[in-house]
Amino acid sequence: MQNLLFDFISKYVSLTEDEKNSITSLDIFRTIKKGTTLLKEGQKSNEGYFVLKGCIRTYYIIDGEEKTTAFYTEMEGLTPHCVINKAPSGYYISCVEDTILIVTNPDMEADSFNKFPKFESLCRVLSEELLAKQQINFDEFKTSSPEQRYLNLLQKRPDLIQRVPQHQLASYLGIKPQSLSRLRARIHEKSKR
Amino acid sequence: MQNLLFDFISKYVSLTEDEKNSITSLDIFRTIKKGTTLLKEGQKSNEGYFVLKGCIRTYYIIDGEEKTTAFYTEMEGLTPHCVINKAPSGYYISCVEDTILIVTNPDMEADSFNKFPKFESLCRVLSEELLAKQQINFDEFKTSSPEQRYLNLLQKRPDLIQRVPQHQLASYLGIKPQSLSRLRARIHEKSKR
DNA sequence: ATAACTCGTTCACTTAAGTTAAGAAATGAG
DNA sequence: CTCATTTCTTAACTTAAGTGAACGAGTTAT
Repeated sequence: MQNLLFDFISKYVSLTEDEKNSITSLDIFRTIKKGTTLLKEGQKSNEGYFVLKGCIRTYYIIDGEEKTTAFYTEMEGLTPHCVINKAPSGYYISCVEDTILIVTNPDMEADSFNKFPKFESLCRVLSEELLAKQQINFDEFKTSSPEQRYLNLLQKRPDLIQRVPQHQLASYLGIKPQSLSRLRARIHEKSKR
Repeated sequence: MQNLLFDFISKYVSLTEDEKNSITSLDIFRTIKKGTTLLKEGQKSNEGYFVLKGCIRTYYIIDGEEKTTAFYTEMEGLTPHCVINKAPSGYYISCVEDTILIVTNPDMEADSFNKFPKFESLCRVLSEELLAKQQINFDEFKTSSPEQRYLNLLQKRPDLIQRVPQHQLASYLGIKPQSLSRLRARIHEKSKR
């Protein structure tokens, strides 16, 4: 199971056996059942998550409605805002599927950054990369219509459309479930003609 | 001038005189005239930017139309996507006002990370913080209407509405300039009643 | 087996954004 | 200062998303 992780890391830096053992000994792998809530609005937490297998989502509840804003699947991770700024969380995190996670916390990170400065380098590179990718994502969202965003998603993360309920996808696309239904019907209609 | 920078950095780590001198000696401060283009679509570049004073923006040209997707003002920085993934840029960067910038490049960064590991720590913390903030921003964008987004901007970055042309603000809000005009008129109408 | 719920779709209607065009106001160049 | 250009606003019309309601299919609980 940790091989998934080491394969991923090896794209960025090479690890010694010592370093690998150090990671394994941390005992940070968790298996979580579909539907489990990892974090609730208003809670404080110190946990960061990295998905090895499965899918988790972040969502808000606004006027009684769930608004899903992000999905994290294989080899994607998040450190919730509430961990960074030590304030109550503004959103929920829960498992879309049965999921295998790495769960981290800042103290643990600090320790391993101390022991292996290479880890901190890795984390810097990863988060800078993620930041740039995230910005492009946001740019695409801003510069396109809901229909274009849906077609774009179909290209870039076709798996999501299969593994995630429509109404969660809708808010992820910034629209209502009814609009997503209609938009899909519209696209289907076009492709027939 | 560098005091602006050192004040900012001191919120995160304390620097020795040695470290400060090392930064100053890099000669990375640049003064740029309003309207200057720093990066064009299709170009490759190694430059990262950090704004000490003034304002820069990123924009795309899609179907002949400028789409502004981000503004960076005092104490904000960006490393363009093209620097991270060594590919031609998808967007332009230019100065909205006369601007004082710090211009960096990866080699320089690597050198100073070597000399002062503290810098790499600082950069990791900053980019993780930025990533979380950026995510919240995106979440707010997705979960609100253009009108709400405008009102939100009015709260959070009122300066932008003053210092930036309307049509650039419009695409930043994900709408057309005409829609922004209308939306503003609508809000003004409401507040009168 | 049935009732209660959730989920996706459809419909009619409302509201707001996109589009096209025109003109006023502000800015910049010669 | 004047002309040209850019920027902002307004208006009429089109298109698509929001809203509220209803329905059937699938799921869960009793």
